[in-house]
Amino acid sequence: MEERSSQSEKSGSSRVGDAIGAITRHIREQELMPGDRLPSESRLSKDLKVSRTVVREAFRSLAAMRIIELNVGKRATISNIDHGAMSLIIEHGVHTEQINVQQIYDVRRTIETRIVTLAAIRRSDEEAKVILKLAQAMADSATDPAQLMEHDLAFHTALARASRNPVFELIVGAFQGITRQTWPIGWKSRTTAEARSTMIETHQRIASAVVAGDPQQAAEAMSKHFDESVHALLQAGLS
Amino acid sequence: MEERSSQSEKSGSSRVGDAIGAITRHIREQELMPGDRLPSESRLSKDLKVSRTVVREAFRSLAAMRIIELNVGKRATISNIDHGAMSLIIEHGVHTEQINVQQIYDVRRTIETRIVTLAAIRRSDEEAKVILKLAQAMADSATDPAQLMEHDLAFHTALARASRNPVFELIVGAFQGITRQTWPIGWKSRTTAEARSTMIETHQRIASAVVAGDPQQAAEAMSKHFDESVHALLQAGLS
DNA sequence: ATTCAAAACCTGTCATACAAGTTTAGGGAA
DNA sequence: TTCCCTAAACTTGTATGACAGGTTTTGAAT
Repeated sequence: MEERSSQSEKSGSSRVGDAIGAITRHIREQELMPGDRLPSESRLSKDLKVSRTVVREAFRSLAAMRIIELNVGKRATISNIDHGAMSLIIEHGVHTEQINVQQIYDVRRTIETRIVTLAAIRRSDEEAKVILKLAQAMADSATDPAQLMEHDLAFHTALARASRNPVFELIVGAFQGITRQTWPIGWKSRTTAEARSTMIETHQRIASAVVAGDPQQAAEAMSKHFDESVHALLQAGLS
Repeated sequence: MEERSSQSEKSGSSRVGDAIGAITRHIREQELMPGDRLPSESRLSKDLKVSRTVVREAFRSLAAMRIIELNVGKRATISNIDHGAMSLIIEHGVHTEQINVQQIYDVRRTIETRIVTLAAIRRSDEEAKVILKLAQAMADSATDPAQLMEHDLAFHTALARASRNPVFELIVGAFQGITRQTWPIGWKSRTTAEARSTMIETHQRIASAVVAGDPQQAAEAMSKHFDESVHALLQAGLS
């Protein structure tokens, strides 16, 4: 009954690390799907021959990565994929100066250019409607930065979803946290009314192209959007 | 001395969630950098007026995301960004059938085409040497799949590093876990000697282009690499 | 078969204890 | 003084027990 594999952290043996491995293995072997319940803490504690403390810390670790979900009174359940953890990881990277905002924008441009290309091809009519509505909502809240930002984020998320690739959606979501913190800087650096309305119009051009099912034009408009954004951030002296 | 913000999980109040928030805030306010030490568990336990259990679970959560690092006897320290958590998240998505392998390859193609473009422009001579050496190592281990795979992974990682954008490196790393599980499938589906040597030659073409500083050709070769890989996986009936 | 309340179960948090690893402080040697 | 080493002080990892709320299951009465 040895527990040799560690797979998790350093190399050494750690009860919690082993527990994480065992629980992960259990999920795979039982082919648990989102919503399915895991054994209780005491059950696992007995099976793995460790204290409940260890099982709880293992659960917390998995919950932090949004692999499982914890609720009081209920057993832990398998989660749907979620960008929450990735968002925090990216934010940490930026705050510790291991990543700068320009680098994030380069990745976003790369990803999102591909996203609109796919979205233009694959979007459903329903998705098209949502995308168009969000672009309009941006135009309507031109004087309310906080609201404008939320519509902007929702717009990019809607595009990612329309790409029909959950990994793109995950990555776009991962940048939301840090974007929320830097977006106002880019907005403030657009001092003229022209620059501001150009930004909104660009979003409308993207929306139109996706709705029209024109991948080329959608990609081009998205690229232009990022040119503007990067320019605005540089203007503001960001990184 | 209220602790109102929760920022972490659901919406409700959770001692652990609040602790995660408080610790994260502490890191930002004190502008802690990788390697810097956090207060001890008992210290935080006193400051936040919660039990050590709660602090420990909060620490575990942050450690799971590789935001901090835990070591016995030592205080927790701020981590360098690391793809470990993202790797597990992606693996979870695939195992629960929320993501399929083709979708991952589409994202990888998008990302890695951009990566080689940047690498061709920015690679240092040192990085060029490593990339070339890894491509050669792949050719040399053509008969040893396990080793070939490791060289392959190292090759893509080296390219990502040469792009000089840590976010690209992070994302490429995030796919390593699941790639390690699917790579053998792609390899086995290349049944002819031709298909196998073509795969290795393509990597050498990529390396040459990056070393030569030719972004166009590098991107083209990488694109071809993914055409082949996706073809091989489809052949194997993967998703 | 249905309903409902009690019993059984489950998670969140706290307190305490102790082994084992690390850091620090202080004293002694050079 | 400076350097080195050891003992004390501190820290983390794990276990155990307790109890307040939640949630699910059971079983009896309708």
